[in-house]
Amino acid sequence: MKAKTNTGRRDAELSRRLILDAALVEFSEKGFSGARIDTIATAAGVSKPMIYSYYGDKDDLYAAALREAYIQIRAGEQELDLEHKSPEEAIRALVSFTLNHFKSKPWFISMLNTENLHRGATISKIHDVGEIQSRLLQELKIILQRGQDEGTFRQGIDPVDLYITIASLCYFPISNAHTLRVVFDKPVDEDSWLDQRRHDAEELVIRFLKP
Amino acid sequence: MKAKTNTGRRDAELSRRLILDAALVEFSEKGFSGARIDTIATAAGVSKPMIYSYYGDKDDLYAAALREAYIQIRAGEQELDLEHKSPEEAIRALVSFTLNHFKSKPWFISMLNTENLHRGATISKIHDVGEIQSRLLQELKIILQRGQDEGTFRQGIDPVDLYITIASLCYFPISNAHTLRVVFDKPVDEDSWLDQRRHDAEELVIRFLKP
Amino acid sequence: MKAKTNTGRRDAELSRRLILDAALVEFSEKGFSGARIDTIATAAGVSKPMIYSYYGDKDDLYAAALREAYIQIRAGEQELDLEHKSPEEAIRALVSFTLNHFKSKPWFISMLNTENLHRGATISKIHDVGEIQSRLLQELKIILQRGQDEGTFRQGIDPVDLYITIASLCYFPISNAHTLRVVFDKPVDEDSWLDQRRHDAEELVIRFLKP
Amino acid sequence: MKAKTNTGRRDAELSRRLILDAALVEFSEKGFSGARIDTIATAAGVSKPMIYSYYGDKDDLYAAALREAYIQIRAGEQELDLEHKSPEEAIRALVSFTLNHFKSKPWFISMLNTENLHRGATISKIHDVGEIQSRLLQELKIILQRGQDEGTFRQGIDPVDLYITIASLCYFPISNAHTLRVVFDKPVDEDSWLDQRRHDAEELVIRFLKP
DNA sequence: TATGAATGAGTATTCATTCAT
DNA sequence: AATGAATGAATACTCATTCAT
Repeated sequence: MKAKTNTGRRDAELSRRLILDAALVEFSEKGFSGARIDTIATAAGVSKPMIYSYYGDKDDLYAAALREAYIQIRAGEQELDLEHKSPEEAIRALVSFTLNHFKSKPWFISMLNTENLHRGATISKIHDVGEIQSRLLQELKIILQRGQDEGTFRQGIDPVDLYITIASLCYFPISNAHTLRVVFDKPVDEDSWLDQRRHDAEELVIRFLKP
Repeated sequence: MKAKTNTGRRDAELSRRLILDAALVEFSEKGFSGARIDTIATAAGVSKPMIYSYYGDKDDLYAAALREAYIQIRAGEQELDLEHKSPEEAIRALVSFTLNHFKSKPWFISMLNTENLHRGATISKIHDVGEIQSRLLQELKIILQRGQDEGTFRQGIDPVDLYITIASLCYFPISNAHTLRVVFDKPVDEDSWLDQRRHDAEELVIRFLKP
Repeated sequence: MKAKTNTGRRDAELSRRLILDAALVEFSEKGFSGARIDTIATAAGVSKPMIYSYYGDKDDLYAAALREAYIQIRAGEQELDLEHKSPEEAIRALVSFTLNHFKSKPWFISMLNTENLHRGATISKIHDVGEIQSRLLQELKIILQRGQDEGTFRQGIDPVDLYITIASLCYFPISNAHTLRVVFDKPVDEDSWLDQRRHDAEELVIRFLKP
Repeated sequence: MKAKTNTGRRDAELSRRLILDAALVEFSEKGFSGARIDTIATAAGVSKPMIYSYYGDKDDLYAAALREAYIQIRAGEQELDLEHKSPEEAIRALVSFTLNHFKSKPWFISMLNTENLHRGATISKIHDVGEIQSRLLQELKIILQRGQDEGTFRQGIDPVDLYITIASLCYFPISNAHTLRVVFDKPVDEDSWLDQRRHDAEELVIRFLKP
C-alpha cells in the first residue's frame, strides 16, 4: 500500500476538475455543437480518452458543465447577506448582486442560452437542479414578508415572479451586449452605463414593490 | 391562377425566399454550428449548390438569416399605431407588442442568442442593421416627450435605455422559458402566466416613468 | 431572310474561337483537372451551355485545345525560311527558332506536359496530328542531305532523332524554369541566360552533326 | 521475423511512410488537382484522418511528396562513383545514369512537370531543396577541372549549365514519350531506341566539352 | 491510470453537366 | 442561338469516439 495510491486519487480528482473547468469554458464560448472535445482535452492538459472515461460522451460532459454552471452560481449567492438589511436595502442588494454576477460570470449566461436553444433538453435530466435556487428563493420570501409587515411592500408578490423580474432586468443587457452595442450604438459594456443600469433596475423593482 | 410552389419551379426569386426562410428556421433552432446546409436545402426544396450560388458560404447565409430576423421585426413594428394613443396607453401597447412578438416569432430570440454567443461577429458586418430600429426609437422619443409635456412621465428618460428595459422584461421569460420551467417549476409558457407577466411588465415600466 | 442570319453565323464562329482560346489558356495554366469550365465560359464571355453545344464535354474541349496548340505551332513554323540558308545556318536558325518558340508560346509546353501526364490518352485520338510536323521534318531532311552532300554533316543522322535532340535542348530549360530557378539558383528566365543557352544549344547540335 | 505490413499495425512511422509513398504515386500520376486523398488513403491502407493528422492538408501532403521525389533522386546519385573514372568516362556515366534514372523513376519527372505547371509555387517553400543537388554539382565541378587539367575539356564550362544540358537531353525523350510516340511514330519507349539515345546524348556532351 | 494511434460517419463546398425557356 | 436556373456526384476536411498498449 504505497503513498502513490493517494497521489493517484488526488491526480484523478484534479483531472476531473481540470476537465470540467475546460468544458465549461468551451461549451459556454462555442455552444454545444461548436465545442470541441479536442479543445477541451488540450485546455485541460489531459488525453481525450480520459474525458470519456470520466464523463462519458459529449452530451454527458455538457450536462456536467451545465450543472457546474448552476453550482458556481449557488456558491456565489452564498456570499449575500440579506438578513441584516432592511427590506428595501435587501432588494437593492439582490438586484445589484445579480447584475454583477451575470457580468462577472459570463459563462453562466452563455450556458443558459445554449441550454434554452436546445429547448432545455439537458437540464431536465439534472436531478438536483431544482434545489439550487431554493435558498435564494427562501430568503426572498422572508424579505417580502418583512417588507409587507412593515408596510414598505405590496401584498401578493410571488417570490419566483419577482426573481424572474430581477433576472430579466439584469440578464438582457449583458446577454445581448454584443448586438445592443451594434444596433443601438450604446456602450453597454462600459462600467458607467452598467452602473446607471443597475440603479435603474433597482428603482424599477422598488417602485414595483411599493404599495 | 396557379399558386407558386417549389415544384417544377425555375424562379430565382422564389428560390431565394424559400432558402432564406428555411435558413432562418434552421439557424434559430440549432445555432450556427448545429445548423446543417443539407437540412436547409431539403426544407427549402432546393439543391445545395443553389444555396451556395445565391448566398455564398454558411457564414454568408447565416448573416442573411440574421438580417432577415431584424427585418421581420421591423415589419411587425410598422403595424403598431402608437401616435393615436395616450402616452401611457402607447407604452403599454409597446410592452404588450414586444412580449407578443418575442413569443410568436421565437426565431428572433434564438438568432439573437446565437449571435451574442458568437460575440456579435456577424451583426457588425450587416451595414443597414442600425436603421432598422430607428423608426421605433423615433416614435418612442415622441411618446416620452408627450408624456413629459402632459406631466405623466418624468424628465430625463433616454429612449434607448427605455427600450432596453422593455426588451429586458419581455425577453428573459421567453428566452429562458425552458430552464425556468425546470428550475422554478413555473408554467412560463402558459398563456395565463404570460398574461400576468405582460401586465406586470406594463406596470413596472409605467411606474418607472411616473415622476 | 434578314441580314441577321449572316451576323448570327459570324457570331457563332467568333464564339467558337473565343471559347477555344480561353480553353487553351485555362488548360495550359491549370492542367486538365485544375481547369474550370466556368472559368473558360467567363473568360470567353459565353454561357456554359454554349461550350457544351459547340465542343461537347470537358474531355472533348481539352482535345480541341490540345489540337489547337499543335496548330498554332505549325502556323509558327511556316515563317521559317530554311531553304535559302547554308546547312549550318539553317540548323542554327532552327535551334534558335525552337527555343524562342517554346519561350514565347508557353501554353504549348504546358499542354504537352499535361498530355504526357495523362499518358497521351487524348493525342492519339486526334487524327491529323501526325501531319503537323511533317513539313518541318521534310525540310530538316533536305538540310541534312545538303549538309552531307557538301561534307559539312555526318552520314546516318535521322531527322526525327535530330529534331528530338533540338527539342530536348530547348524544352527543358523553359519547361522546368520554375524548379531550376529555385533548385540551382539560376536566372533561367532572364534573356541573357537564355541567349547563352541558345548559343550553347546551337553549338551542341552543330558539333554533333560534324563528321 | 515478422515482415512489417500495414495490417493490424499501430506504428506511426510506418503509417507516415506508407502515406508518403502512396501520395508520391498518386500526385505523380494525376497531378495536383487530379490526385484524390481518398485514393491515397486506400493505397496506403490507412484512413483519411490519418493523412490529415500526419501531413496537414492536401497542399502540405503534395509538398511532402515533392520533397520526397528530390530526396529519392539524391539517394540514387549517391551510388554513382565518379571519382575513380577518367573525366570522359565520368561524364558518360553521369549522362547514362541520368537517363536511366528518369526512365526508372517516372514519378520524378511527373512531379517536376506538375510543380512547374504550378509555377514552382511549392518548391520555393521547401527549405532544404537547394542542398539536394549540391553533392552532384560538386563532383561535376571536380570532373570538369580534371578534364581541363589533362586537356580533354575546354575552359569556362559552368557546372550548372552543363548539368542542365545533360538533364535536357535525358528529360525530354522520357517526359514527352507519349506525345512523341504518336506525333513522330517513334518507339521512344523501347530499350533499343533509348540505348541509341543514351549513346547520342553522351556523344553530344563529350563533343561539346572538347576544346 | 493514461494515451498515441486510428477511424466511421459526417459536413461544407465544388464542379461538370443538363433543363427549361 | 443563347442562357439563367438547377443539380448529382463527388471531394477535401472534421470530429466524436474507440482501440491497443
